[in-house]
Parts: sequence; C-alpha cells; structure tokens
Amino acid sequence: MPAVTDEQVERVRALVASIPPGRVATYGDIASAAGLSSPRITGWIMRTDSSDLPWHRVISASGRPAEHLRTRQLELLRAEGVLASDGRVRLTGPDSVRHVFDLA
DNA sequence: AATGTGACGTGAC
DNA sequence: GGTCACGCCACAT
Repeated sequence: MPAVTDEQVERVRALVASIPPGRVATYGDIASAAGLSSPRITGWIMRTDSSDLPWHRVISASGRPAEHLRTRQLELLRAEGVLASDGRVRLTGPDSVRHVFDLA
C-alpha cells in the first residue's frame, strides 16, 4: 500500500490546476482540501511532480517562497499581477490574493 | 532499523 | 513583524 495514493496525487494536481491566475494557495490549504495528512506531502508532490502545473501559485503560509525558488516564483507571480512587497506575498488582510477552494 | 532531509505549519516568546 | 522548537510525513542513505 503506497503511503500516498495516485488518487491523492491527482487530487492535488487538480486543485493546483484550478487556482485562477492572479491568486495563490498555501501548501496547507491544498493538503486539507485534498485530504492529505500533512502539508509536507503537498511540498513533496510539488517537488517531484510539478512539471506541468502552475506550481508558482502555491506558496507557504508565511507568504515567502522557499529560497531556491524565490527569484523565479516571484517573477512568475508578478507576471500575472501578484505583487510582492519585500519578497513576500500578502496572504492576510483585505488585499489578500489567497485563493479559497470551493468544495462543490 | 536509524538518521537525515525537505517546495510546511503552528505556537511560544 | 521575527526566531526557534517541535510536530508532521514520505523518501533517501
């Protein structure tokens, strides 16, 4: 029995793909929406299987991208209108760009 | 089997 | 707002 099922991976992929341009979601949001037991699993999936996804719309809850992605991710986000102040995307407050998944 | 690593999160301070 | 410790969990050595 695999620790992470293909179905869960597909669910994560679908969720990431469903994030509209100009919005972002956190690893934790995706983990809970996909039924994963830990946000780290989301990170693991993105690390291994992110090739054909808008991975740049997935960000840590602090709004700060991991160091090895910092430049690239902020550039891609800026290109679709997501502004970062001091290398940090605003995930709290009225001007938050955080995406909330609708559980239809 | 044990330890290390990581695209994370939360709570304490 | 920031740092630190700890929990978390799959994978690699």
